[in-house]
Amino acid sequence: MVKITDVARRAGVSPSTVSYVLSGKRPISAATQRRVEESIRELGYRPHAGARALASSRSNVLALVMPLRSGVHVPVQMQFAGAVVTTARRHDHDVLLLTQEEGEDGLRRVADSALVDALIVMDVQLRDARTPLLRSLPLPSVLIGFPAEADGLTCIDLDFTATGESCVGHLARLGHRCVALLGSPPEVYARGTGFAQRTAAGFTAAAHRCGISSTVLPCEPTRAAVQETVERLLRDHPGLTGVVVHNEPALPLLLEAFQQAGMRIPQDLSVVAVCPDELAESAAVPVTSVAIPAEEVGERAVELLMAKLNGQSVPDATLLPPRLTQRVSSAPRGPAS
Amino acid sequence: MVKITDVARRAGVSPSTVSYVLSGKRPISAATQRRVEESIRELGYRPHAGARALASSRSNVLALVMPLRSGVHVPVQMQFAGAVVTTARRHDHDVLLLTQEEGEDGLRRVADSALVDALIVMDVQLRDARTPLLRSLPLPSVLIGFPAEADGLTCIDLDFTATGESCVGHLARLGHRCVALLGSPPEVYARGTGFAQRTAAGFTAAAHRCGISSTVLPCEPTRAAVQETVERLLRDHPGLTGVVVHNEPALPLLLEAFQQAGMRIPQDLSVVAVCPDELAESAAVPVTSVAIPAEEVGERAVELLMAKLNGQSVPDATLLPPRLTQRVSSAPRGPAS
DNA sequence: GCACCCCGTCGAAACGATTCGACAATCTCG
DNA sequence: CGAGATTGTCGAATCGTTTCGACGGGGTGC
Repeated sequence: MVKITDVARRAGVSPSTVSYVLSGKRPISAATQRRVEESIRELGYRPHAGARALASSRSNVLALVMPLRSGVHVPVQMQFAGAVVTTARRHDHDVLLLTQEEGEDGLRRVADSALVDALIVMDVQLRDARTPLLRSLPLPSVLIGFPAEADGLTCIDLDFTATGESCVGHLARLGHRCVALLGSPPEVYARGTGFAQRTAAGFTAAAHRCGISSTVLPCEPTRAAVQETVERLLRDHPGLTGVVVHNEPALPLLLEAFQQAGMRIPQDLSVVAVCPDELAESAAVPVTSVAIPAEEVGERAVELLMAKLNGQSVPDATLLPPRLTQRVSSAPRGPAS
Repeated sequence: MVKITDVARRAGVSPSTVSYVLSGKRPISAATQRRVEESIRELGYRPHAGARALASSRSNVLALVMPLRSGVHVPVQMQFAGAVVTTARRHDHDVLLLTQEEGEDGLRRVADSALVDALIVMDVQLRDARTPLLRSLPLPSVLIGFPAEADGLTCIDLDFTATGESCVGHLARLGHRCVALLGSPPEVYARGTGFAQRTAAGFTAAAHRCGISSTVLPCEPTRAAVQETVERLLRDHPGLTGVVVHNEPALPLLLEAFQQAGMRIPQDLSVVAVCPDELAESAAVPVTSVAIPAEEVGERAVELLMAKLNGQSVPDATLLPPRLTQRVSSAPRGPAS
């Protein structure tokens, strides 16, 4: 194995000089720099990660805590992970993969053993047992999603309030005057990943502001429940011409149910969804949608961490603006009615 | 930060003794052991990963190289990654995530810098540029999938030959006498991840052995191509009563096309697929299938690596037996004909 | 031409573990 | 009962970097 002293000898300098060339922490003359870099290349030198970590108390590794077993969001998670790794590499860091199951002990373990310099925690719940720990750890961290008590923590996510508003705005601009939000099943609102409430709040506020009538309905993603929800919705709101769906698994079922109830999309009913682009594109009728910007979240999360590692201060909350992609499922309200 | 000398002092022993208690590499009296362990607990001591890596030249980290951007197989990859992390932890190792894109340089980097002790490489191609490098690296590695030249490499995957055989066997036992394999598009056979050929070989050999007639057809996963393939197949093989589908994206299209051609499943035609269980279950007609045993592959891959790290010798090739799950798409051939 | 400062480099001391040889004390066996 | 093997522990060297203080030499200001 080739080490720093080998490089130093060959370049005719001391090991510390080589180190300074590598880190740039002290000025080095151009000539020396060139000689050192040449030696490094010729010898194929790579600093020993362990030694480096020991001496500098920096491992240049980030931990990424992922829910590795769950179901629906998998491709989005993958995109996110990809963005994290890629961005981390751009900042000369690597990524250590931890599972949700390792829980608090896992976090403490990698932190105490100085295996990583910082943490990214995905899939944060409203009442997340890890938040007190994260606050007390000496390592910087970034959470994906917002817990109930977010103070003292750095969090990032799609701005769900703005998302709800944006969907209503889109429908309003198309001339719709009576809209509904079909959300997650009741238990999600209760257990709470928080984003459900925020979408609903944005939705309702925007509808109010635009002076259009609105309803919010939770919805189980089963064929029977969907059927019933749709029937009730159409019965109670005969003037309904637009719906926003924030419920991935129910989306295809809903489309089907509406069509069976005689509503053509988009002629009779405009549909906007909050879901991954993939799903929106591959639906029976391609659906106008707002996607979770997984890549951007991943990238920004890493950049927040890097800033924190460099001692810069960063905003507590980062809310990414929603981007609505128009597809065929939403159209101006027909002249009739 | 609490270090080994702190533990040693509190337990009234030397640092080396603490180390030996932790590693078990030398006999320690029961009494001392207890005292040391107690001190460790009381102080919350965790060995510094970098220091440990430096002194022992073992990082206790595995690299997992994943294709993080691709499309279809995502949930399977995730399962696999989950199994790798979980199993690695059981062996007191962590997992570093690398993307495919980092390529050979990435492998060399983590190897040379002693960041990791071993490598797991997913998504290996028939002609994979990384195989020569893996052969020459001093680190042990395990490949998921088989390259063309596998000698000197440790590989693991589903036994696709046996899979082809198993599908035919299932159909034969149900009384079918004329079957077809609908495989991947031609370019996949050419570019080659290898498994396509092996499935076809197993399929054909088994059909021959059972004395039943068989065809193999590649198949593009587009609506038009599927339509045409199905028509041709039914025209050329009027006695056909069973098909094996080894083409994930085409599966739903094929089911639809067969039914539109007047073949009821399973009354007129039995279908067996090679695809993730998820997909098989959620098809219009739940499909009898053989799945990639992602979890088992991940677990076994890690265990192979651990064995290699311990200096044990392991088999070059590990082929996991297929497990066929019967669903409603396959049934005994009707009494007619 | 002298004091002073800055630039570029060096040497040596950490960093926190593991490991190897040595050694005392206890056992074993003839 | 003594030589030799065994058991349990210690001290010191080592792993490969980074970092800090020091220091020589060339520039600047007066």
